[in-house]
Amino acid sequence: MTENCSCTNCKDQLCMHKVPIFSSLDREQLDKIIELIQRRSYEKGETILFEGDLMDSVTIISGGSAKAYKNTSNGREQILYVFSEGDFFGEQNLFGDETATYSVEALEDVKTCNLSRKQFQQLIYSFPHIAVKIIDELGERMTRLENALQSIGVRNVDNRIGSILIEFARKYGIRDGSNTIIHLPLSREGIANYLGVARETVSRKFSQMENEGLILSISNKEILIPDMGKIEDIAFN
Amino acid sequence: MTENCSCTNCKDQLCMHKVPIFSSLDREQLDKIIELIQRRSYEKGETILFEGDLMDSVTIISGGSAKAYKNTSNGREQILYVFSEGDFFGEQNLFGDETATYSVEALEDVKTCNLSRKQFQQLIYSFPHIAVKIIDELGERMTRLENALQSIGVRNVDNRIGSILIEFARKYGIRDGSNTIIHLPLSREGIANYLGVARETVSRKFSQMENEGLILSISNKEILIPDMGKIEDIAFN
DNA sequence: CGGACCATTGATAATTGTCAAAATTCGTGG
DNA sequence: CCACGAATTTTGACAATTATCAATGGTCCG
Repeated sequence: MTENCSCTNCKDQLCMHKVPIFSSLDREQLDKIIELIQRRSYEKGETILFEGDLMDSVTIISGGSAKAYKNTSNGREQILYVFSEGDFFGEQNLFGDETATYSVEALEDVKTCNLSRKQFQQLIYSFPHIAVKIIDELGERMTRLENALQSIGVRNVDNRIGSILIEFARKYGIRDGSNTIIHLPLSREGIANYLGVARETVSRKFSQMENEGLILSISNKEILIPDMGKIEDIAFN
Repeated sequence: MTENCSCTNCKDQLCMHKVPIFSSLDREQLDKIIELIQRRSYEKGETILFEGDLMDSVTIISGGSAKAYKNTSNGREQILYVFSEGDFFGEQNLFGDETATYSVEALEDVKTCNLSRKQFQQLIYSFPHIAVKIIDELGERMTRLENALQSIGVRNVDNRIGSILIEFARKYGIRDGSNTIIHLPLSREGIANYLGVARETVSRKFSQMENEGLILSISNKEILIPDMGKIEDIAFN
């Protein structure tokens, strides 16, 4: 890590390179963008964006992770995304002056790069490649949402737990021989709100899986999976 | 309707104008595109796209309606979208040679305009406005998906039934004084597969609502709603 | 070490799914 | 236009799953 170099350019470039949507740009083009970027940071638990707020910028996460969620009137939370380094949000409201359709809260300390909506729009018109990257990225995110919708809609809780473990293993897992150690980004309640079930149900399913030797709880936020294959069986029946 | 004019240009132009993503183009630009377009038609019940098939084109619906859905291994169907005139699909696989993530089936006779992926890509590079329109449209579709995910995740069946009635009223409803008549695009089973519940549950909820005077079933595919306000109360508690 | 927060477990209730049968609707052909 | 058969929908009885409520136990961090 060269995070130590504290000159503004270095820091911003780092940020830029973490973001797939800018990956097609060359040095010179990046320099132009770097000047426009505003950096912000948030503490764990802090709300980065409130559902309903007017959006004036696109936010790119350059460090840490955050959850995007919606609340119902009776206080129930549905988590839509777990964002981490390189993910962005605010693009949905790019061309109308609309309001945020979900809230975003830092799950750990978070650093962001912000571009005003206008600047982002100009960027797209200047560099069609960026538009293509965005369409690409949105397409991927839609596919993930579609899968999530199918999961919650027709698959049973065991399937869904299996799927979320696979997802987290991919994003946050460390392989160690045949073992996989996952640092969970969400609490049990968070997982429940991601899967659309009750907190207690997640606890029960985890306990059950631990009894069957499928997982091993190291701490509240860390689990060990001896055999991912068995988890895949559960996920897809 | 001027559908009677059968010259190719007229027909294709009609198609073009129904598609929001091309709305920013002028006559001359449209003419270029018209030459590239291939028209197809499908009968009710026919499958337009199979999940898993290799995608080679973007399909724009110029008439009729279709459902997009995913199947699980044990044969359960989750409907993701109900497409109608002006909607398009296939854009997700625009820049990798990926496969379709869902199937699409005609709910009535359907007419489509097709553009090969390559042509569509060139179009985007030639007219950045189209890219912007697509990002816009994808953003809207994502918002819809996010709402659907929240619905299935944390809202009860009554809420969801209310929401789907509001959605259908907006898209397929005809106002007649204080009454709203909705021509349902989906069967009961379809509605169930859209909401992530059992067919029988939808039947029961509809019956219950009919007893309470909230809806009036005219035929299997047509219902009358005396007071949309009451439906909104149910949808949002 | 203590207190706040988070997670687990048990008992019970509520909701929805499943299976089976009856009723209705739809479309076709006479 | 009516009648018939097929398809769809409705209803009932029951089972399964998960939510809810309440209490206990564990973990993390100053």
